[in-house]
Amino acid sequence: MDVDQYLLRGYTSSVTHELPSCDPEDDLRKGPWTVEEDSILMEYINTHGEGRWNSLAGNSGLKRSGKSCRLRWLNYLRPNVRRGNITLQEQLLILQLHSRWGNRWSKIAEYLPGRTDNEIKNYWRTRVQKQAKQLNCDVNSKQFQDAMRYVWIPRLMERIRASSDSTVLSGQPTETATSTAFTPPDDYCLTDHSNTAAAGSSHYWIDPNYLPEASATSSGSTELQDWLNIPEPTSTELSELNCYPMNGQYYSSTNGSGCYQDGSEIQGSDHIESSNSWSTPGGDLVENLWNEENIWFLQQQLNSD
DNA sequence: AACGCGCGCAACCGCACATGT
DNA sequence: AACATGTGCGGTTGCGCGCGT
Repeated sequence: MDVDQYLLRGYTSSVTHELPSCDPEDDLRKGPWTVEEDSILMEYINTHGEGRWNSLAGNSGLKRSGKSCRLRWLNYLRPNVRRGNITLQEQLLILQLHSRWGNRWSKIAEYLPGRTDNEIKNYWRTRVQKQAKQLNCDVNSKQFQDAMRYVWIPRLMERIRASSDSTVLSGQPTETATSTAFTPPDDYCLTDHSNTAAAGSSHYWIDPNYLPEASATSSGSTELQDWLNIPEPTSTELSELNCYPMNGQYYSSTNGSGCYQDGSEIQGSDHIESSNSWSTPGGDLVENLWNEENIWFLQQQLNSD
């Protein structure tokens, strides 16, 4: 084992004083892959195909475990792997599918072509769990699930819609508007809002759990809510969240009118402006979904339980 | 400029299950 | 049936980078 290989055995200098053992597995490299290793792996797979990872690792000349080779191929080198810039639609799908399947990342990844289970898992941990932590609640708690259902997902849909609108108006395709090339679960529905005044050519797949019941399409819901296809929460759900509907959003209140952290009253237009500010065309698609106002807004709901 | 800190992500680990002998 | 080997999955780790001080 040469010095470089030995140093690659561990990421910290604290291990460099250890003597190499006679275990054959200690001859295996660990840590980041080099360009040379990548090209060796790709060339081998192009010639021999993927699979039989242990024999691949041995025959290719790579001093890597079969597992490591498989992981590198699936998560990085495989054709059509997409990394970074999780689109709004993908974010929406991840939230919906996770609420259905939980931490079954590979299952969720099936419906996001080009995305690996590892990337989705990382997205969940770094973005979603962080928000739960900021709200001081467990990501699996009913409170957080409700927050996702009634606030996060509707606002995500609104952003997708706004993004589609800007596409129609400008004629410039955006990442969001064109990211329809995924295969939804069998029971997912393709929404078509092209006949509404606001939507233009807007399509996206949606979990039927977020579609209104046939009876829920009655006169009770707002136009925006109809468009968003968000089911009216039951009165029980609303009382649990201690919130009430207004302008297609749900507002928390203990006295009939919400207020900001400084005590000033929340106006409906405040939230509409806030919503619009999220949909600025050309904005960072992977920006934090929640601004401070949203965090505070949700904390009010959770604290009132 | 130097330092510390937090975040994102690539990679590793342990376990469970499938398949082969 | 029992064991060995291969594969896949979810959880965890820690490096590298950017940012604030």
